[in-house]
Amino acid sequence: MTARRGRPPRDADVLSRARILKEALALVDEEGLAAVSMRKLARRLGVDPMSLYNHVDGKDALLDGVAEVLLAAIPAPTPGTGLRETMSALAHGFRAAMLGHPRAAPLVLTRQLASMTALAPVEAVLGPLLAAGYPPDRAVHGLRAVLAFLIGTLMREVDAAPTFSGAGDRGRLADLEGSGLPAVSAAAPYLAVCDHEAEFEFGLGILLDALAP
Amino acid sequence: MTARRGRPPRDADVLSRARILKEALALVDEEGLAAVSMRKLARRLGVDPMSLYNHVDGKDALLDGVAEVLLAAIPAPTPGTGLRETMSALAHGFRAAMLGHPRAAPLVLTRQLASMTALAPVEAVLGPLLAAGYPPDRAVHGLRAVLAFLIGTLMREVDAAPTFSGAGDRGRLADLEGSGLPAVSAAAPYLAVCDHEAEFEFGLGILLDALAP
DNA sequence: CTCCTTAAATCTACGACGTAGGTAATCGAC
DNA sequence: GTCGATTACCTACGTCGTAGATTTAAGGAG
Repeated sequence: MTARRGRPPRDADVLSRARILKEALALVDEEGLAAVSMRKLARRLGVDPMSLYNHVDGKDALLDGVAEVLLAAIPAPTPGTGLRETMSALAHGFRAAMLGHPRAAPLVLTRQLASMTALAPVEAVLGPLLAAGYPPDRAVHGLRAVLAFLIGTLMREVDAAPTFSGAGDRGRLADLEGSGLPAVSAAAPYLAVCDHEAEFEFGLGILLDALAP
Repeated sequence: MTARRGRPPRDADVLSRARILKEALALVDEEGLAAVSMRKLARRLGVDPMSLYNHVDGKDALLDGVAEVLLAAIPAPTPGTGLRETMSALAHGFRAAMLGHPRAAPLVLTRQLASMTALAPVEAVLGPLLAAGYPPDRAVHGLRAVLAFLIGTLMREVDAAPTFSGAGDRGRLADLEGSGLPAVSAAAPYLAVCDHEAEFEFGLGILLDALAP
């Protein structure tokens, strides 16, 4: 193989992949996913739109990159703790990372990333499961069940409508009570609101009870 | 209030909301979500793009409508059967409806629909849960836990990459084994492939065991 | 019948988008 | 010096969603 030749990246270069991804995440946080465009991102960076293409492969690849940045924010669990604690800590870490950037979270939740970035948490869960004597196939199943629950929970939590505090809920409550469906009407107060935190703990508890009692 | 006057919709009209939604779903099925545009949809219907706006409120509302069409395809469970059977049937019905239109499924999974269409399945689950003595708050929690799992599972299953049969899996397997992470390497054969059917049953079983033993 | 109201379908046009293709400047390796 | 690689810029093309104005046709009211 030949050595790398030609002009290497310089410190003086205006752009870098990292700077682009960071600014893209900020843009998503401020204006939402739908508002992201290569041109607007370039404007924020003080740069020609086409310059971005020297560092990312296109808009889709850019968003993949942002998703990886988000994933990398999940803290590694402290080793040596018990199985249940490890899984719980990772689940909470994942959720916290997504809730830290609610408008960007769908990037992680809607793509399946082939990236290696995602493997560290997998290792952190799989290790204790295998050590506890789980056969690998069931360990993988359990891991994926928790992951599916995490993704589904965050999905409902995250691209939530603007929710004009209260007004939305009250209208919703009235709709539910007037639906003509008996059970829906009876449970309307609980259907109208959503304590995501409590529901996350409830579902996670069920899954962890089954997997790591 | 004055009675409705003027020209009502006619049978002879070229377009109707139903026809638009049906063709939109077909378009998504054939070309994927990213390929949907008002102009292309109008072309398929033999109509001017702007004519669509007489029947739908815009592109986003159009896609909401397609999502509702998909939701409406979930069969109602036969009443009178047990709690677990009801919940299981609904979960399988939901999954089957989404897998019947995999490229359109994200429309349902990524929006929270305020539509009443979604309430019928809720009633079907909530009724037996309340009848079984569940307090309404726990019934709602349980319902939502299963829904989150459903959404998460389908999310991973549905916008799956094209998957060039085998080649992708083999490359992925090699990547996993060479990752340097011991547990990942050990479970690589199970991480590389994904029997979605089996994993769905596994996770659903755990949740139903906890909710409707 | 003639008017009036209304909805359906069309036409034109605007600004924004992703990005292909080409050019000039700047560096390291030879 | 020359060469190749990399960055940043510029222009331009085709496509997009949809605002706005216009035309057409179908009732109901008189």
